[in-house]
Amino acid sequence: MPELPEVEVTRLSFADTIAGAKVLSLRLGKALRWPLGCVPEQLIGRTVLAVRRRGKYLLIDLAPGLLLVHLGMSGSLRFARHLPPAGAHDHFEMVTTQGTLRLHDPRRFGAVVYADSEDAPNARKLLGKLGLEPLSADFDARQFHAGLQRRKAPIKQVLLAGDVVVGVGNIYASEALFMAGIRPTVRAASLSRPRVAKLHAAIREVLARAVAKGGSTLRDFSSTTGENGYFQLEAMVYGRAGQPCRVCGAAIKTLRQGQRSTFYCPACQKA
DNA sequence: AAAAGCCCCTGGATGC
DNA sequence: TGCATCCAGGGGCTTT
Repeated sequence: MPELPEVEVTRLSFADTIAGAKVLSLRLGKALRWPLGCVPEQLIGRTVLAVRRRGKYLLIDLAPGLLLVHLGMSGSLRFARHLPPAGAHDHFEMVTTQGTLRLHDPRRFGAVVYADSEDAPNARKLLGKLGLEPLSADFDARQFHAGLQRRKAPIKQVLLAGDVVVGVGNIYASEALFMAGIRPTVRAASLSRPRVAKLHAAIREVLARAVAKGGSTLRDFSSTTGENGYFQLEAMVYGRAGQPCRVCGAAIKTLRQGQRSTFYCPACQKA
């Protein structure tokens, strides 16, 4: 489910209300993608300093240490003073003096990992190869172009890989390529500088717009306060196979790239 | 080094 | 109603 916008909406929905809280207890359910990496009791009494984001990871700063949280495909967080009783798919819970943080994740592709610092080996392993942060000031078009120049794979798959630019998942890759007028199958390295500049702007625009709309709620995503997203209502191509392009009326097409569905307009994205 | 496949797991939609 | 099949927002790991 969650791409950068959903993770950022999640972050914004509890970063301020959890800051300053003290950890009272932790509870683990069924195994997530990776083990927590420490004895849960070890975290009791620590203070939550802040919640940051890197790509699709949430970084919950503790004093000391941090939790890396990934929502995988089906994860979502809740944070509230009082939550309903935990269900079968609630696999992580952290009770604090300011509320309870709970991870709901039916498919369990998500993870909560403790690291002593961002430089600890287990944190570096997850964060070390991540690409440029698209909504930050240092997402530079020249650097983006240089990164793409090294890649012969189709641009859609290079965007998804996350080592050139982070946070762009299956929905927003299709949407950004549509906005930039680029066919998802073109080799990344073959894109001219002006086209890369257009894609650079499109990625920023589509992600920022999606954050403003609360993300995309396709199935069950919501923020930690339970708010749904509405970006899916204005998707130009994602999930619209066979429907008319909102710009030119041509039928939206779909194809498989690396076991994932891609959507594009054959007329607006000619090459 | 980079690309392509394979998995991890559950549940909802679709088709027979 | 039951059962099989396919698909889903991700990404680390292994193999070419």
